[in-house]
Amino acid sequence: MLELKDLPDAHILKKFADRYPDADIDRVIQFLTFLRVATDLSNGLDRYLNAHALLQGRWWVLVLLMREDDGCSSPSKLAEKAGVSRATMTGLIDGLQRDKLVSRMVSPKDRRQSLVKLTSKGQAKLDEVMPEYYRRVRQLMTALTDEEGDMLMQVLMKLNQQAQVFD
Amino acid sequence: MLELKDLPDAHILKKFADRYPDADIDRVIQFLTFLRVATDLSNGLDRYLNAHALLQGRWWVLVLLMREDDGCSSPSKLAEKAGVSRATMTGLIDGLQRDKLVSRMVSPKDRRQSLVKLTSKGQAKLDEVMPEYYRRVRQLMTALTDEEGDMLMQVLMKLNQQAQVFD
DNA sequence: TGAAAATAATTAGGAAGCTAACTATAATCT
DNA sequence: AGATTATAGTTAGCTTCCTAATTATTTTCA
Repeated sequence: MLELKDLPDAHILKKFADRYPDADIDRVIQFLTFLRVATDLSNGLDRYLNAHALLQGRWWVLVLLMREDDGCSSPSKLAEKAGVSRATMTGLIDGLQRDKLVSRMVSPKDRRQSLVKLTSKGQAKLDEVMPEYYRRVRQLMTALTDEEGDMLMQVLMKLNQQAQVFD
Repeated sequence: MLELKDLPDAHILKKFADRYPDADIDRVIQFLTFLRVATDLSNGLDRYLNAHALLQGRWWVLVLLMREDDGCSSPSKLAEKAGVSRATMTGLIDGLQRDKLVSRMVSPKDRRQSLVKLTSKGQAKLDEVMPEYYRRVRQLMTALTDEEGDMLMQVLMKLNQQAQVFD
């Protein structure tokens, strides 16, 4: 995703506004800043996870498995819940299996299906990563007042409803 | 980045809160929702750009070049401004050059340096993509009132100041 | 001046994402 | 029951991102 280290200055903005009269500068800056801040936070999370030999994709699979009462799910369901393609999920599970954080077996009920299970080593990895993750998220988000937090959620919901503008 | 199609329900939250007492549920949900909405918008932007044979990385290089008065820059500067590694920038420029949207030559002043130039075909690509991009960003962001837009920027700046929490 | 250090770009190798095509199995529908 | 259709997972091949190592050039400084 974009990082957008530098947003444009007035001279550049004029150049673009002259050529592209539909540009609404304030709103473009809001949009780009939103993406930039989110990307920076996402990269920060990845840096933290990477210090524990994880990245967001792999970590999230472990979290999704821990949510299940029996620690089991199928690649399709995991892909759906994580919002990635099934092909991508195959790769994530391959890596996690290599590191022995999950195990894979054929479902006895439907032999097309796999069952992916969180191993004790996988649970241990979460126990290593999650407490500090939660502390850091708390530290991050307490920069906002309660009112700001509420307003942020409201704004996020509004933007989410517009998610199809690019289709 | 995460897509997080489904946020956890009360039963799951309790399981996590019991095991990880540092979890602050409301703030975690704010954080994850923020990342999710940003990812959805980013993917939307990519879908739009992809219909024009671009993606964010390649598109942003073209925008950065158009910002320059002579349409020229070097891979290092582009990497710095786009927030990607120089190795990544090499790959992006390779692809753009293959599609004849930019040209590359050795700098006469410093023979270590390349000069990357926006071609007329590259400018034409921007003229094809940018007007509709601006219209869609306007449509997206006008879902927010002016007050909400201001507040969003304020919140984004606060979060940005916390960007090092994960280090 | 000539060796050492710094800088610019690339290459190599890897992770994580995608779509499209393929295989195996299950379900459906004459 | 048997042919068709649908589903689950994987593979192949691509893009975009990374770090580390390499090459070429320039700068520094002893």
